[in-house]
Amino acid sequence: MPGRLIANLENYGALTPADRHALEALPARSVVCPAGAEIFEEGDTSSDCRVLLKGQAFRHKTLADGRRQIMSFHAPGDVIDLQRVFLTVDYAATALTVCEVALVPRTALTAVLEAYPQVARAFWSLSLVEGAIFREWMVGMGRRSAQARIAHLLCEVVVRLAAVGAGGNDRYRFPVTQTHLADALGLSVVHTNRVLQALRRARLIDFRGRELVVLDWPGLKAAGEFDAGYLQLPERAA
Amino acid sequence: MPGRLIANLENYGALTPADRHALEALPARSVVCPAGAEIFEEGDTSSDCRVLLKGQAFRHKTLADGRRQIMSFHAPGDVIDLQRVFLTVDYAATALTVCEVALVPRTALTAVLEAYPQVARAFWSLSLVEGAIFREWMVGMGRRSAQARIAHLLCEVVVRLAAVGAGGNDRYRFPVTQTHLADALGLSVVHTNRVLQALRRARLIDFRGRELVVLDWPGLKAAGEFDAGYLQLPERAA
DNA sequence: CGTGAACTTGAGATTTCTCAAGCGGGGTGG
DNA sequence: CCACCCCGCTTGAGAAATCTCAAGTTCACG
Repeated sequence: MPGRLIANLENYGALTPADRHALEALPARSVVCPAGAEIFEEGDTSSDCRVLLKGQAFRHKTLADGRRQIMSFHAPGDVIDLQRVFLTVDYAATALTVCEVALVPRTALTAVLEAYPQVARAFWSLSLVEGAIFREWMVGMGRRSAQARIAHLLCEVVVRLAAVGAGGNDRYRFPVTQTHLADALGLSVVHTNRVLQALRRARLIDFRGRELVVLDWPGLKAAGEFDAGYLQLPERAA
Repeated sequence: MPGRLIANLENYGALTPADRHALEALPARSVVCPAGAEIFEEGDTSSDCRVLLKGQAFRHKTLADGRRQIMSFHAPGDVIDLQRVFLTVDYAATALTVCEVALVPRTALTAVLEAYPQVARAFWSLSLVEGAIFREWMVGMGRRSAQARIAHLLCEVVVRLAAVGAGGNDRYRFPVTQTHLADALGLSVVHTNRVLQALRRARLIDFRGRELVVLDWPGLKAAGEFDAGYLQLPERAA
């Protein structure tokens, strides 16, 4: 179990060498998932938890008529089905890029969680922060304009990618289509496209291909009414 | 620390008598909060976790210009600031009715969590289910019509109130105004009002005063595309 | 009996959606 | 090596859902 997850966990509480060792000793089978493929589907009952080692992915639910809601984007070091530690998942996950995913048996994980309270605390904090992110998305979808919503999401992505070192210098690899953004924000693709153009014209961002370039960080934050507090990350500016 | 919380926890994993005893022995100061008053505000840094003993409450965030997003409604037995176990809260909580709230010092709680793994598991499951509910609300706000959203919320409320025995026989005490509903669903009060009327005219519900009456449960579920699975409650029909 | 909060109604304004079509680049088969 | 095709992006334009503003109504409560 590699460094990215451990670094991620350490954002929410110091770990001792013993804690770290226990994590590194976790049995894990590594699997590669091609870009665009489902990592697991909505009805999945696997008993392994999945940690994203390399690549980017997202979680989503699909309604009967095909409408889709994306609920999170993930970077290396993220556990994409924390819920599986104790419950069953109610969502699917799909790879945005080629992904390397570690499968950790639930039993091995719970054993470590019981023996190492600081590790349990860190994992639990992970799921609490996930909840905080969901709440912030709810505020966006419920009460913010399309423009503020998009700007806010881009801010969040930037901060999170920066935190795992997947970008920097105002350039971030974020290989989503406008359809993905629309499905994450509860908008139509057409409208997403037009708002994105507005943000480009306002010289806040440039977002073509698979790369997001931040042209005016303060401006983008203001447009999205963004305050990174809810991410509970240690101060790292951005 | 009373039965409602314990019953709530036991939905997500059996507890031993020792577990229960440890919970009952938790030190807690009980506080009464008048209807309409804030239980805690957004910037609150208290180190006590709050368990709702009696009454109903909700959590919310408020934007700079006063727009409000409600993120959950709570019944007796709910922990309304689980996040506080390890982090700081990013939301406020307000009482809908007179509420009795237990304040449990974080340190006492974490001590129990470390000593009783099943208790930790149950609390953690509580926060995972909270996340599942948030995701379902996101689906609603992002991809469902106003009518489906309202119907879905009412279904959820009914199931959760039934689970804590706060109602039954298709009548549930749910003392919110249409403004509360609007703020929970990301709608305007006017539109909420009209859709509610449509649901009444369709003979799915009756919702006047502080009481929700379900006239046609299958119809309401269908209108809200509701499937209680995400609540992870033990089968109890409804 | 007065008052205020909550609910209701009407009507025009906006945002956002849907449908429909054209454009452009990269990948692929001939 | 090139033409074709598909996916993703873009544009236009009318339609729908939802919002805002503004009043009026009702009802519980003092």
